[in-house]
This record gives sequence, structure tokens and C-alpha cells, in this order.
Amino acid sequence: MTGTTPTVDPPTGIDLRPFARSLPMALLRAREATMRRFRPHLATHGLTEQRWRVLRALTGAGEPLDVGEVAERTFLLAPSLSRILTDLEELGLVDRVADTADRRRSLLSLTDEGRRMVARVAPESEAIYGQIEQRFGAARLDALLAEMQGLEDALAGFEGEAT
Amino acid sequence: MTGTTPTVDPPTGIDLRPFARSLPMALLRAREATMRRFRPHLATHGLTEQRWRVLRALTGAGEPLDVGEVAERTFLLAPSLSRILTDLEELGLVDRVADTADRRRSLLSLTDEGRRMVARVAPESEAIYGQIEQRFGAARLDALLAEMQGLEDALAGFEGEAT
DNA sequence: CGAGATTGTTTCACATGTTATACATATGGA
DNA sequence: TCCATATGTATAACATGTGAAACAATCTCG
Repeated sequence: MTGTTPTVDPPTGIDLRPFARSLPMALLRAREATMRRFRPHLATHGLTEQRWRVLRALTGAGEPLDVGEVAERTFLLAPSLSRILTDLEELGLVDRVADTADRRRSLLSLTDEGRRMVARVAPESEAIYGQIEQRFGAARLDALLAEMQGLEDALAGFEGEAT
Repeated sequence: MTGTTPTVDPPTGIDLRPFARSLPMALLRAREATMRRFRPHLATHGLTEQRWRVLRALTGAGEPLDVGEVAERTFLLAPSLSRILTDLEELGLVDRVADTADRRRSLLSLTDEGRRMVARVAPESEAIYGQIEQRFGAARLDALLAEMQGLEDALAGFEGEAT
């Protein structure tokens, strides 16, 4: 390190926060450090992170969900989810039927094979999570999760303030 | 909500952490909540988040950087960075010259136009960051950044423990 | 009832993420 | 010198992120 200056001062004279103090970068790095633990495990089952999120959402629901509901729970954007559902259907893990009440909707549920996949993947996935929890500290992790929720809350809805 | 059960207990009998307690999901949501503030601003200048990261890295460096150095600082993978550099070169914002000492490397620097772009974008970008800091609390934000660094540290290097 | 607005989902177009591989240049010995 | 290996970067191939637009079914209100 070169000193205690909190911001860089490049030749252009532009005052710009260094990456080390950038919240988006910090969140990105932390997430990558975490996901690096899970990806290889999921890959051995032919699953991507996002496909796994969809399977998880349907597992936790206990009843068929429409696409919008799954999008919210998995935090996937509609175009991504649409493609992923096509794949999961072809893999025989997810079943999609039209909603009789509102034919714009399709209702999603796990197939038996989908449930077996979840049953195979979940234990090791939870074990990896347990390792992370142990390494970082369970209470500390809870506090971190709470603070991130606090950040979301703080940032929710101050759209047009800089006008 | 249905109760105080910390984990879902779906019909399959699979014990799986709900999304609300998932660290990867929390990091994803927090990052998205943050980036949602910056993306429209960057878009008005024709910049994506990643292109902006490259410009920032070169601004802060003060000297030409090779591609690997930029990849590390921006946390971009080599294939993504390679494509982005092609774009930034075509936009006239970044200059790439072969390293005479080691011709495998190319050295990257901002063009004058690149510096002008940074000078245009940086002030509002910092202003948005300031709003976030104010909303969430500066000290609280520092603490959150420190904890995420702690998470990275805790997760660094325990690759083959679950064998 | 019927045209217009709304909603759920998909498609398009382009940028990036991710892994594996190719390519060129460097480097370290036999 | 020459080969084997290592290193820096780029390409390939596929999956996802992102914003905009298309599409079909539904709703609303005159």
C-alpha cells in the first residue's frame, strides 16, 4: 500500500473511490468466494447454479407455482427463467401445465425425477453450507445476512431523488 | 409466512435451507439492489458496469497495465475482458500496445477521450455512492465491507476438505 | 359486447459469465 | 540449439444477464 489516502488521485485529477472501498465490487467478490464452493458440486450433477435455484424453489413450495412466482423466489429475470425452464423440462426434472383458470399462466412442479435429483444434491449442498458457517461463524453469518437485508431495506425506493 | 420453522420441510422430506437464509442469494440481492442505482446512470453514457470497471482500473493505475493485471483488479474473467477490451478500443476509450519486453503481453491505457469519459461519469457515480452511504450509514457500510472481507478471508483456501 | 389497457410469458438482440481449448511467445534445461 | 513446459492472451461453445419488444389471454369500462 502507498499510504492512508482514502481515494486515488490519478493524473487526471479525478476523485474516484478505489475498488477496495466499492460496495458492488465487495459484494461481487464475496459472492464469488462463496459460489466457488458450490459450483463444482452442482456441476457433478449436471446442474448450474440457476437451475438448482429453480429446483429449490419448487421443492420448498409444496404446490405448483406459476412462472412469475418462481422468478421472484429465485431472483431470476423472466428471459433467463424462460430458457432455464425449457431446459429443465427437456431434462425431465420439471413439469409445466397450463393453468385452467388463467390460460396465460403455466404452473410448474417437480417431476419424480426432479425430486430424486433434489434428494441427491441437497445433502452435500447443505454440508458445504455448514462448512462455510463453521469457518466464518454461525452467529457472525446471521449478523451479516441481517445487515445485507438492512442494506436492501435502506436502498428500497429512493428512485428519483437525484433529479 | 407459515411459522417459525427455520427450514422448509417439503413433501419429499428433504431438509433444505430456504432462500432467505442462503448466503449466495443474499449477496445476489444486495448487489442487485445496489447496482440498480448505478446502471441507469452508466447507461446514459453508453457504458456497462463492466466497461466502467475497466476504465476505473486504468484511471487508478496511473501507468499502463497488462491484461492480467486489469483482470485481477476488475474481477473480470479473461474471456469477458478480452471482448470488453475490443469494444473499448473500438469506442476509442482505451489504447492497447504490445509490450516490447514480452510480446505476449499488451499494455493498456486510457486515451484522452477515455479520460474525458471518466471525468464526465465519475462525479455522479460518486454522488450516487454518497447517497447510498448516507442512507445506510457510513460507519455501518464500513463495517459491512469489513465483514465481507472477513468472509473472503475465511473462505480462502479450504478446497479439498470434503473429500 | 368490444376496443383499449393490463398482465403473464416468451422472444430478440446484445453483453457477460464460465469452462475448456487454442495460440503465440518465453523460459529452462538436455 | 532445440524441445518440453510454462505463461499471457484470445477463441469457442454454451448458459445467463439485461432491456426492449412481441404475443396471447384477461380485464375494464363505455
